[in-house]
Amino acid sequence: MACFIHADIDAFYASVEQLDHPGYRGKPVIVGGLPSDKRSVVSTASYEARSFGVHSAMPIFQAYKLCPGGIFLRGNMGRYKEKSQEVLAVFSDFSPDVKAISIDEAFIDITGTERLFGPPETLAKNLKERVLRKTGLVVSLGLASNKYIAKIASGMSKPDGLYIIPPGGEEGFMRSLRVNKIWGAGRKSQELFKKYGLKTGEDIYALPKEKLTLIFGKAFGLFLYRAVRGEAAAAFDDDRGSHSISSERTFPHDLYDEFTIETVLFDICQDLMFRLYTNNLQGRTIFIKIRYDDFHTESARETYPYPVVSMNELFEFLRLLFQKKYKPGRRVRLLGAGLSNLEPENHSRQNELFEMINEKERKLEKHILEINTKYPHAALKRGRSWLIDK
DNA sequence: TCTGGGGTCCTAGGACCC
DNA sequence: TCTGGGGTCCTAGGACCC
Repeated sequence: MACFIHADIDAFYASVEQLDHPGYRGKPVIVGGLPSDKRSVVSTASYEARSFGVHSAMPIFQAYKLCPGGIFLRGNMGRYKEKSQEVLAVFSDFSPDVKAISIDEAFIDITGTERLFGPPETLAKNLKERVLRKTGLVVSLGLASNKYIAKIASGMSKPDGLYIIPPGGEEGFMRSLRVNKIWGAGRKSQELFKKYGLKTGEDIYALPKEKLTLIFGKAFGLFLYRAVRGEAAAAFDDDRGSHSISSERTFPHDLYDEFTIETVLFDICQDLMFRLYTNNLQGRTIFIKIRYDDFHTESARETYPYPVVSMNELFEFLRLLFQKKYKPGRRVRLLGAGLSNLEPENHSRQNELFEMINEKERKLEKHILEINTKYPHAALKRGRSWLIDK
């Protein structure tokens, strides 16, 4: 019988800060931005902060109103990644099959580890204990025969939770579940649950497949139909590589000057190209995203027969796309761009001469991007002319 | 003073081909 | 003369996740 653990670090970013700064312990810590950062939102709130009503995705100004005495921090991703690795390393002591699904969550396949580590419950308790001892962090665990249910289970008794669905109990668990606990059903779906008077898994169970797909759409309707029957959702099962990369900026104040906006676009381009290079990827589809001051958001994309080959090209293509989409004079609060249709580098079918010229350009760019990334204040970053004028 | 950033997947409609 | 059906690729927008 398969057995999976879903592990979730409690209030991850805030917990790391409290670990690193003893003075923060026992106090409301809010990671995401300073009170003066007008357009930031909360990434993580410590449980002390949550008792004031502060939660993830809440605008910082609102969190500040609820909890003016809180410790507000912008956060330190590098440090969080480091701690994440430490925790994953402990997971690996218990199973060779550990899959991180985000910086603070992982699935651990403990199928067939009974002889080594004892029954699942014993393993789980030992794992929690060892994570705490070795990293100082608290994890909540869910155990079940499939990943989807383990994922829901880990959220059932947070913080410091351990929730086990015994084999055979999957359907019963899902049918008794309140709909707000269904993973994959967000705000819009919750509205639909309410509209149709669906309060628990049992209510969904009672509906025929056709009715569900009518209400929720084909894919999600079918997903729900299977989920409440305790069947494993395919959502976590495939090993999906990277399909797209993107970068976006929300400005402290709306922008409407095209040159200024395009300078930001250039900066985003450097970001994207650097990440493409360091991961040895190429992309055939480029896209931009514009959010106006009224929050109305538009996007545009374009697919080319060959991958974008250089920073120069990427910027020119993105700029054209931007000019095609942008309504001059309108105030822009966010600009984003990215690439999809990604593939490993050098899979393009260009002729050799072109490839050679290209290689030179790419090498130069790689160096420049490296310098700009290592030393963000270096002179190279100041002007965007070094590429445009070439 | 509203509403981050980095992703994935789904839908609906259009173009195009056989 | 009043128009099929399937497959694939593409675009724009939206839901959802952490």
